[in-house]
Order: sequence, then structure tokens, then C-alpha cells
Amino acid sequence: MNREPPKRQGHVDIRDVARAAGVSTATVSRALSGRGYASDDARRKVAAASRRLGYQPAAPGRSLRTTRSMTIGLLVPDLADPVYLPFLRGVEHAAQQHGYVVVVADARSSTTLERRQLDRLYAQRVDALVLAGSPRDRAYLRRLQRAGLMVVDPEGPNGPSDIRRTTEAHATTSLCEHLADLGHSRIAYVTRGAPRGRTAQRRSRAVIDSCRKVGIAAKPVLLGARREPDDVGDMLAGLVRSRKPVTAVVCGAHSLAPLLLRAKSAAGIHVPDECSFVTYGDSDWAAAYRPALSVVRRDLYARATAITTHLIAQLDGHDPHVTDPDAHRVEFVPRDSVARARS
Amino acid sequence: MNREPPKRQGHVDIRDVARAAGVSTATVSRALSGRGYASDDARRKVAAASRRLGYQPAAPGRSLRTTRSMTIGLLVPDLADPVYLPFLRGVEHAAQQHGYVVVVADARSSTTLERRQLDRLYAQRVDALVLAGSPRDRAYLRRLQRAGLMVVDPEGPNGPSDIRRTTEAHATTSLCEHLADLGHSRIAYVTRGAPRGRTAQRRSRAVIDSCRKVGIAAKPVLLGARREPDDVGDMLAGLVRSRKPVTAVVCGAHSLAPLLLRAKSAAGIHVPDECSFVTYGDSDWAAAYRPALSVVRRDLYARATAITTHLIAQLDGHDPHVTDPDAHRVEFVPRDSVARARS
DNA sequence: TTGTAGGCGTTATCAA
DNA sequence: TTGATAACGCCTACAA
Repeated sequence: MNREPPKRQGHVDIRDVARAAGVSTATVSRALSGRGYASDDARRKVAAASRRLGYQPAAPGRSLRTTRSMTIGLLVPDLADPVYLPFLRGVEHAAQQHGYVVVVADARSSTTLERRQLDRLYAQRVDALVLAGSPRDRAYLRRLQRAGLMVVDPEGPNGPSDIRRTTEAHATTSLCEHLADLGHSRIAYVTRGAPRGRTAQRRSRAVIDSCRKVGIAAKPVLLGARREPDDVGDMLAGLVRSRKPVTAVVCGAHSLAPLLLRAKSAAGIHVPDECSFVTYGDSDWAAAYRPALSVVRRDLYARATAITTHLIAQLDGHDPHVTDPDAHRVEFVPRDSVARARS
Repeated sequence: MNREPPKRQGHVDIRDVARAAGVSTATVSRALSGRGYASDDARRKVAAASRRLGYQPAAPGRSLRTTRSMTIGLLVPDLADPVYLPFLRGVEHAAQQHGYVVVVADARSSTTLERRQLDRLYAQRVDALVLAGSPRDRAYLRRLQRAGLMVVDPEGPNGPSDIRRTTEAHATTSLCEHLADLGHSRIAYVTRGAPRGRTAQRRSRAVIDSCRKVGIAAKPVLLGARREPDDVGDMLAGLVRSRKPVTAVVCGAHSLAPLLLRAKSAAGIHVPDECSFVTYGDSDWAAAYRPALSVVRRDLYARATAITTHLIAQLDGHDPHVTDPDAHRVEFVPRDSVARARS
């Protein structure tokens, strides 16, 4: 009658515990989960047997029965970009604290792969999907959402983005005022390509707007195919040494900063004497660089834990604790890479 | 008879597809999985219905039946350390390519948490557990291993570590010879604390041994509680400006480099004139730093993909393709932060 | 070539 | 307070 049992894999199951404890599987389940009645005697016997056998309830069986996988999916636009690491870490820590486990999926900057990854996460029946950045195919995502996938988009309208939006705009304003105070009137805002995600678009707009407000001309610069320090350096030199020279460079992404810095070295541009430098995103390296880099930083880790904790409260039916407002603070940190503009 | 169906969650299941396609669930399963017979007609109808309904087989159900979760666990000693990112990425990519999904668990440098995480991964019934670094509690791990958890330890005796071991030792030798050639006879090897993991221990020993071989005195320096650039700077200054001065600093971990560099700036130590600098681990920032940092680098990403691909071949019963030897190459990359020792 | 049916490990209902 | 039992969604041996 046992039709092809896919071979006993040596895992201790609830029946083994039940047998060892001299009770039924139902009692084991109740005793261990804490839900339902169980006499102290039963509890003790079950706990002992369970520990002795090293029993760990199999998640697949449990999930099947409860329709909860105790799993959170995390879709990362591109794991090659280290900015997502603090976010991943934050999600993992919050999940860990509440008994959840995190499944990471890297979209590798590909729409096709993103869709494939979304399908897989959906197939895993993750209890929720957290987006580490803007998805490439919103329509596809919405379809899965309608199919029952719970999605948390920190940048989206349902996220706590209002706070973030205002604070990043605020920090950008500080940055621009700082530059204006130091006499800068023409700057370059450098990005790899046209801004894709919401964050990037808002950031770009914030820079443009803030600059206009303080009377700075902000020139958007797209790196495009230029990936070599020499190429980029030539371009920067053109900007910095033109008749209407740019006196500061704002780097739109932390991961872009090393390239830009190498480019400056290659072109022999001195920071900050010849040109000031600011980048979005902070790190130990940015602080260790000489001159120390001025940055606009936000605490992505705190942000991720806050979002995830909130999410889990929802999943578990608890009261969502008030989100830590500090989690969304964005600030401009002036350091040595910004100086008075040459006149 | 339906005793508490945990509420229909709106997920399309195999029966929905069967009904829509006018066939049985068995046929749906066969048609979609490709295993077993199914007429072309049936295949078409099933495919159509499946696509139309957006059917994705639920992993928990499938896992329960097949005892394969199509899931790989990744235990990271500490996600705060960016060195693990390329490794994570490599595992994820290899997994992705073969239909697996990755569950990350961060041990946060805590033995207690590590155990908790291991339990969770085991409970998830991951098909295999990959270690991104040395585990803190080997005994605990072994217990789970005996309980049926498949563990891949890249540093362990069953891993492809022989190659790695020899090549990292080789690169370390190159480094030391390079230093000796430039007239260095006293160097400091800086680590946060006493080496814990196997990698760290072997590295430490390799540095000591290689130095001895080429006639360099290698002084092990443990940072301990010193975390502030000023404190560390004082210590470095003491070393560099003593009567028997150290003329080069070898940094034992990439994540330690920014602190050391800030310390040098704080102490006014000029690199490389007054003191040369080398670090283990490469990054864009190391190359962008001025002077560009000499490093010992290895391709952790390639390493991770190779290991994972091999693992999956094993899991899937394929022939393990020959491991790409380049995946384990470790090399010394001299750049500008190393110069002739002052005499 | 297809359908029927049993069971993977777990939990929740219901009867005892 | 406990135990027998029926599902959860899926896959596959077997019968048709």
C-alpha cells in the first residue's frame, strides 16, 4: 500500500517523537506549538523526547497545512550593487527576530530574470515579498499580487515613503545650499544612465529642483557606455576645464563613486581645489578616502528593519508598532571633498 | 467533512488547472513536469489552461511529496562584512540557473544565533547548506549533518580547498617576496583579533611563514578594542616611528582597511613613503584609493558559483562538470601603496 | 494514454 | 486533556 515512498530520508518526524514520548502526534503538536491543551506531564515528556531526538518540525509539511511558510521573499534589483547589502541585512535581521526566514532573489538588472525570480518566489509561497528597489516590470508584479502574493514596496505609495521622500528632498536641499554658500554656480550630476527606479528619478529631480532654487546650474551627465577611468576622466576634464567650468560633481549612486574618483585621478583633477565632490550613499571607504568624501546618507539598514518589522506585525496579526522615525532619516554629511569654488 | 480548510487563499491549484483543461490532476502534473506520458493534445490544453490561470505549483506541496525543497541554505557568519556579498551573489546565481532558490541566514557573529539559524535552515529542509565562512559551532553543525542535513564547507576537508589553500599561500609568498625585494625587513600583520576561522588562521600562518622564508620579521598586531582612527593611529605611529620601525602594514581583512587608512591619515603617516600598505581582499574602492592599494585578491564570486554548480550537479544526479580552475585563483596585485622601504 | 488513489508531515477539528 | 482523523497541494505507481 505504500506506493513509492520516496525513501525515508532519515529525518525525525512527529511520529517518532510521539512514539518516544508515548503520546499521539496531536499531543506532540499541541505541546510543542503551545496551542491547544496539553498537561504538564505531556509537555515534559514531549519536550524531552523532542530534544533527545533533535526534532525540528518540517517546514514544508507545516506550510502545507497552515498556508504560512514563515518565509519572506526579497527581490534585489542587482546584487552586484553593494547598496542593497544593508537593506538585505535589515530585512534578514527583522525576519530572524520573529522566526521568519529570508529567500533572496537577484534580478541581475534583467527584466526577464526578474520575472523568473518573481515566479519562483511566488511558487515558494513566501508570506510576503519585499522589494529592495524598484521592480522593472510592475505589471507582472501586479499580476502576482492579484494572484495572492503580498508585496511590500518601500518606494511605492503604500510604503512609508512620504517620510523618506521629504527627508531625502530635504537633505538634497541642504547639499545644494551648502554648495551655493561656497560659491558654486555650475555643477554636474552624474549617473550611469537615465534614472530608472523611483528613487533614482526622485533623486534626480530633487537635485535639479534644489539647484534651481539656490541659483545653481545643474548639468545632468550620463555615463552611458563609458566605463573606463580614462574615458570618464576625459569627459570630466572637459566639464571642469571648459570656459564655463563645472566646480562640483555630485555622484548619483554610491557604487559609481570609485569610478568617478579614478577618473579624476586619471585626469589629474584635484579634489576639492579644482572641483568639489559629493556622492549619494555613505560607507567606511567614503570616510576613509582622502579627502574624506561629503555624502548624502541614509540608514538603509534601519529602514529595512522598520519596514520588515511592520510587515511581520501585519502577517502575525499583531499591532504594528510605531515605526521608528529615525529609520527614515536622510542627511547631508559635509566632509573634506567639498570646498569653496575657485573663482 | 471539510474540517477547517484554512480558508481558500485564492491560489490557483492543480485541480483548477485540471478542471479548466478538462483532464485529471495527474495529467496536469505529467504534462507540466514533462515526466510520464501525455498526449500532445493534453499537453496543449494543460499548457493553455496553466498559462491562462497563472498556475505556479506550490513549493510546499511539491516538497512534501518529493522530499526536495529546491532550496539551498546559505549561512553567513556576519552579513555586516561585505566580503560575503560576492559569495552570496555567486551562490544565488548558480542556484538561480538551476531552478533553486537561496535562503540566507545571518549568524551575526554570534554562536547562539548561528545555532538558531542552523535549526531554521534545517527545519526548512534545505536541500543543502553552504557555508560562506567558518562556522562557530562545528559540533552543532555535525549533529544536524548526522540528522540528514547536507553541508558544503568550502573551507573544510571535503571542499575544493586544496587548490585554494595552495594558491592563497602562493599569493602570500609573492607578496612577501615583493616586499623583501623592496627592502622591507619589518612589517606588521594587522587583524581585528586572534584569527578565528580556518581561512583567517591559514592566512595568518602563511604570512608568518612566508615572511620568515624571505627574512622579514612579521609582527602580528591585534586591534582588539581599538576601533577609533585616533587610537589605531597612535598605535601605528608607535610601530612606524619606533627605533626598529615597521616599514609596511599588511591588513588581514578587507573590511579592516578603511579603519587602518583613516588611522594612518590621523597619525600623519604617509603611504607609501613612510610606510607601505597591502590588504587582503580587493574592491573598486581599493583601486580608487590614492595611492591605489596593493592587494591579495581572489574571486569569491567565481568560487561560489563553481562550488554551488558542483553541489547542484550532485543534488540533481548529473555529472559534476569539472570545476573551473580559475575560480580558485588567488593573486597578489601590486599597486601604488607599496614602495621601497626607507633605509 | 489517462484517471484513481494514496501518502509525504503537519495541524486542527471533533469525539471521547 | 487526549487521540483518531481528515485535509493542505502535489506526484506517481498502478489500474484501466
